[in-house]
Amino acid sequence: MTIVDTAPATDRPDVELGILEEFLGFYLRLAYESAFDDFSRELGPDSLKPGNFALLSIIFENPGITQTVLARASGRDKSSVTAGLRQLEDKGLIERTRLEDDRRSYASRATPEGCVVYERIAAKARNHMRRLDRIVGAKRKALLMSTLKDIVDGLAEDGETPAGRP
Amino acid sequence: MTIVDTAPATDRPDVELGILEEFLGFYLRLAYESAFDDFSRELGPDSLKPGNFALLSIIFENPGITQTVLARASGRDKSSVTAGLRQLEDKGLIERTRLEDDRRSYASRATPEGCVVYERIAAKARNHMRRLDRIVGAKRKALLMSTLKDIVDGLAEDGETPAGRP
DNA sequence: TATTGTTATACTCTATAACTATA
DNA sequence: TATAGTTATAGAGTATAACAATA
Repeated sequence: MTIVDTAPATDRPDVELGILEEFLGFYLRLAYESAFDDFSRELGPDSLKPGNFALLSIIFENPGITQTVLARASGRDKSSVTAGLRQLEDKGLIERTRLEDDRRSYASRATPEGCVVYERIAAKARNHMRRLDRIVGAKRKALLMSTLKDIVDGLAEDGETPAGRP
Repeated sequence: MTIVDTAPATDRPDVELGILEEFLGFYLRLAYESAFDDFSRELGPDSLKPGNFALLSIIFENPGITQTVLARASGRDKSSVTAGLRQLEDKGLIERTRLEDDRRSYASRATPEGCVVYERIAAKARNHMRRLDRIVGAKRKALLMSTLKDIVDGLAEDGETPAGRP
């Protein structure tokens, strides 16, 4: 991303934003991109992409997780997860084993190297988070997180409702 | 987008998210996508894309705006703006005229039809916003907006700082 | 029949770099 | 030399649909 000749739309009183001014999605997009870029810079060019870091993080925390569950947890389609896992596997960070009791499924686990890499990246993630915390502050952050979660749940399509929920 | 077999990651106590749990960017992404999808659904398949709606909105509010300024205001590169404007022009919603005093620049304006279409879409945008307001509430929304703006400004790269600012 | 994961494919959104025409 | 806008191109990130293996 890394735009060079644009500016935060946030700070241009000379341009009238109209309805956009109170359009949450617009600022959600800008904030998401800012956070994404900042984290990408922190990770560096040869590291994991943020999306794959999310996968590795969930696998690390849930050894043996299957891909369908992983897709749900990460908010991605299973086909996208397949692609991400391949990349993690190619780097030797995870390994997959077939489940004996259901041979359609694969259990994903972080390899020893994957754990090391994960910890290293998690440290960078914490740098990124500290930067955000300094901007947002603890109180606002908690409120922000819960508000974002409410938006995700509140706007969910019917089809997006998980199987096990009313 | 419109994922069918995933669920809000927000509501899965059975999956441990680890560091992701407090990772703002992760929820920023989910919330952004939810809002984007909701607005896209509201607009319908043959209407404008959210990104082009943002352009039209800014043009509508700032008749005669040039593309470089538009790029800054919308947070996009000028090449992306060029593509978006072409689509709006092809639909007859905007028109561009060369500036007499600087013949490198073009002034963009909404056509009469563009104004009509804009108002129609703006009404849909308000439906979308009402839905969000119902979820978030007025108080939290104000706080959310200002927090998002602070994130955008606070994380801005040096290169992203607008020319006219310290 | 239904589900897990894979594949092939395509789409959206966006930026970079090189270019032109003006300044 | 510098700037406004265009073009060609590429890349990230993602989904859909059809499919094979398994349940």
